[in-house]
Amino acid sequence: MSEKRLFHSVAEQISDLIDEGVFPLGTRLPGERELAERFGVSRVTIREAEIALQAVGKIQIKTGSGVYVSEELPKDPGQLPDVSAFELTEARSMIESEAAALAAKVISDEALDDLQELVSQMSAANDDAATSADHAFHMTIAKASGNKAIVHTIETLWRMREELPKVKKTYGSVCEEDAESRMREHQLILDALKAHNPDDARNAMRAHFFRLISAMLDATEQEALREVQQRASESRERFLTNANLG
Amino acid sequence: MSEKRLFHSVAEQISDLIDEGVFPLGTRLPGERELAERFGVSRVTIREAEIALQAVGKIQIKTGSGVYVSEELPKDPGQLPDVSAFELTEARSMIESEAAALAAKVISDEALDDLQELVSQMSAANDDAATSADHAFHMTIAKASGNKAIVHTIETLWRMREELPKVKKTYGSVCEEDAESRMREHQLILDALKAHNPDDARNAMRAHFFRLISAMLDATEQEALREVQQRASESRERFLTNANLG
DNA sequence: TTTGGTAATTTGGTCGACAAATGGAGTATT
DNA sequence: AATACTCCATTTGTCGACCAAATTACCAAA
Repeated sequence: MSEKRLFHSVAEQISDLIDEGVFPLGTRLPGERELAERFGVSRVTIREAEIALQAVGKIQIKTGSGVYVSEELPKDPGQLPDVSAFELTEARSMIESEAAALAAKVISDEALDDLQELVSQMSAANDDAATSADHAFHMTIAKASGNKAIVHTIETLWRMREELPKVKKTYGSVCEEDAESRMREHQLILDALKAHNPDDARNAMRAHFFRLISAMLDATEQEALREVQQRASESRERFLTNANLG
Repeated sequence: MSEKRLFHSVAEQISDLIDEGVFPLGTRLPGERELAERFGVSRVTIREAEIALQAVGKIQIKTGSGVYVSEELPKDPGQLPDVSAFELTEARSMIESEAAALAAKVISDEALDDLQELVSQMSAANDDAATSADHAFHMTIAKASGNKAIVHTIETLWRMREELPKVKKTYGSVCEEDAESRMREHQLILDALKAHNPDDARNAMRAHFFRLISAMLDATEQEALREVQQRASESRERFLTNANLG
């Protein structure tokens, strides 16, 4: 547990003191010499720790004045929030349905061909390959919307699906057994896109997520069920009605 | 242009050398003493620069062995894409309208009071304060949706509005002259939320962005107009129809 | 050929000193 | 009395020298 570098240990201790409120936000913390004496290290080490802390945005160093605790703790921009699989799917249903409607109007023939190929790949026995094709399918539609803000948003939502352990687990338990229905739904979405029909595309996408949430609500393991038990009643009603066909 | 801290300058130079390929990826770069001599600074400064570079993930320091250039350059997940103000507003219209519809069903009285207070603040002469209230207004609605994925998404979209120079400029040129209409639109949104009417809330939010896009299309300066001229015809038709009332 | 230890190299840390910048106290001026 | 200026104590910034710890390479002995 011991940090290899001394300043790492010092930086962690200072960071803890800030979190504990010993060094309140916005205040000036003791000078290098006092901190050096308190931690039993040299001034250089203190400054190295402060540099590392500043790189994270936790403190601000003002030459000749002192170092100050940042007002608001840095909300790491790349940090993903702790969302549940249900929240994520609700958001995806909202956003990707509209993205599909947008894409239906302007999607190119090349993109349509790519999507058809991806739907074929989803029937592959390999589960990873199917998930990969799923990812590519949704991202292709997002790109076809022609809106980079939407693309970035859907990319971030997909990162939540893949990088948040709980969400990944929930999705994994649902997807594996519904391979054929998933492929059929994607084909329906693709058909609507081929027809350049925005409303059909939106509804097909909503239906896709509707089934996904239904499957999640049914298939989620006991502990996950208990975890959302207090929210289950209103959640079920709410998510289903929201994701349902217009 | 000179960095306040010496190690900042050194870190930037080293970073540039890495990007230029002088220090190829994965290789070990010269020792502290040699770098110190080459840049004309002390070893401490070199170490501080390396610590800062390591905090960004660009290099890796191995005690007793040397410092090595990281294999793959870190793809900053918090990096914002280069979106236009029109794309951003289209995405916001899509997402925030649905968020408002969600919020209308479950928003609390406390949140409604906060929103009313924020609408009042928008009439303040101070333009910064009005923008700040605008931000708080939209984020309060996002939070009222009860979906952390949606909150995160709208937060990110707002970051684009404030951190992308072009977008910030376009928004700034539109907002300043439409203070009263902006306040009126926000009041309409709030009224729909108070009535707990999802459809009205969605339509009021869409109308808000509809006017915003209209104002942007009209008020954008000559050069910006020329910049999007080739896309203007289809853009105008497309954005207006998409953002228009259902 | 393998193994073990030793030496050279490199980073890690400390100390003392001095330079530069900041902020406030004190003073002079109006 | 209010204001502007100067001076100085405090704090961070940088440096060089010295020693410690870790890694690596080399070389000799079994």
